[in-house]
Parts: sequence; C-alpha cells; structure tokens
Amino acid sequence: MAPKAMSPALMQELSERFKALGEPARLQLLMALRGGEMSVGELVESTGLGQANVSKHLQQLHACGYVSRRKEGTFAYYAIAHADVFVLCDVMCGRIEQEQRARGAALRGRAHSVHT
Amino acid sequence: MAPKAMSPALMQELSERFKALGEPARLQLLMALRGGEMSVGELVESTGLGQANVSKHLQQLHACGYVSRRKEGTFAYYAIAHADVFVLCDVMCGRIEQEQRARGAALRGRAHSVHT
DNA sequence: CCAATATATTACTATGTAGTCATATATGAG
DNA sequence: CTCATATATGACTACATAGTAATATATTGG
Repeated sequence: MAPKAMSPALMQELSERFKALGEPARLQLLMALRGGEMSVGELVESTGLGQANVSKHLQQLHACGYVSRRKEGTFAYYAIAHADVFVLCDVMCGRIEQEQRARGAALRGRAHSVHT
Repeated sequence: MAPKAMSPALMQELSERFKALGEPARLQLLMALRGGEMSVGELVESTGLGQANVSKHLQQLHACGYVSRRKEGTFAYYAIAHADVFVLCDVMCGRIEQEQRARGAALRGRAHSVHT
C-alpha cells in the first residue's frame, strides 16, 4: 500500500509516471506493443503517427520504464517491460465502464420519473 | 481486462483520467483526502496551495469522478469517491520501488565488477 | 570509403495548462 | 437588507509539451 504520508520526491515520480500515460499517442503505442515486440518503423505504420513523434514518445515511455529497447542492426525493437501497465489500464477502464453504467442508469431513472 | 483493440474514444477517456493524476498538486489533494472528507479551506491549509488553484484542481478531479462533493452552508466538502485511485497509486509505487531496487543492485554490481 | 536505411535529435510552432489575482456567486449572521 | 465568509470563475501570464520538418547518427551492404 502506498505510504500515508508520501514524500514530495515520490509524489513527483508518481505524477511523472501517470503523466506519461496521460497522452493518447503513448497509450496507442503501448496498446500496439501488446501483441509483442515491434520496431519503430512498424509502430509508425501501425499507429499512423510521425516517425520523429513515435521516437520521442518511445523515449519517454522508456525513461519511465514502461518499455524495453533492443537494438538489432539499424532497427530498434521496443517491447512492454512489465505487464503492470495493463493492470493500471484495466482498473481505469473498469472505473470508466462503471461510471458509464451509472450515468446510463441515472438517465433512465430520470426519464422514468418524468414519465410518471 | 482492457480490450485488445481500444476505441479512440475509450483511449481518449483513459488518457484524460491518467492525465488528471499526472500532476503533483492533484495527487497532493487526493492524499490529503485519504484521511477523510475535507473542505476546500482545510485542503488549502493542508497543502499550502492557493485557494483558486485548489478549487480548480478539485473541479478536475470531480470531473474525472475521483472525488465527490457535498455542499453544507458556505462550505464544500470533498471526499474520495472510490478507493480504486489508491490501487492505481499502489501499483505505480510498487513499480517505482522495484526499479529503485533494481537500479541500486545494478550500481552495486557495477562497483563490484570494477573492484574485482 | 560510399550509398542506403532506420532511428534519434534539434529547432521551431502551436496549443494546453498550472498558478495567481481580482472578482463573482452563494450562504449564513445580525 | 448588509456584511462577512467560503467557494467558484474569469482574465492573464509563464511555462511545458505535442507535433513536424530538417538534419544528425549509427549501421549494413557494396
């Protein structure tokens, strides 16, 4: 469990990790890597993002430890470093779905009460 | 489990949730609320952030569903809406610790090899 | 060494947003 | 109603960063 009183340093690190996931382009890259290791070029083609853009986002994901890097010839292969990332996404997606259900139920409830 | 192929809309929502956590000030607020419901003024004092700043960050946390809001007189009391947030922090903190341990071990290993 | 290719980096622009100050909007007290 | 207080909002500034185009840096093949 995260400490009750969190040091500013840890909080800073924590926020940087979350910020790295707070960008659709980077999530796209992580999702693309879900199927396994891919080269930069493959990621460019797969995501439709620009090459320089992909390269920079990969640097950030690497700096946060989300992906690993393997050089082979002129190619650079990136891969998910730890499946934990997807645990985070799953928890978050779960909350989103839950809220959408709640919102839907509330709307139905309101519509019903208007009806009666 | 998060879907293999994520819709752009879900990815957008997901990134917005993560982005909301990608800010030390907002994490500070969430951590402060760990002890229970607090008013805006109490949060201002507890965090040392400006009143307007706190109010705006709380709006964002509320929009993402992280906190609930209860009005009582001229006071507004905010509270953690779902403990899930802390699950996310815990997973993330776990990864940070793990990496720090790994980094430390690597450094010790290198020092040792230099020594021998 | 030279050319071709894959990736990384730099310089730049455009956009987003955190923080702050001033002010607006409740709400309760007298 | 008027005043005081708590919170929210609008305008603004300063800074961070996503995206892109051009270029630099390997690395392989000839």
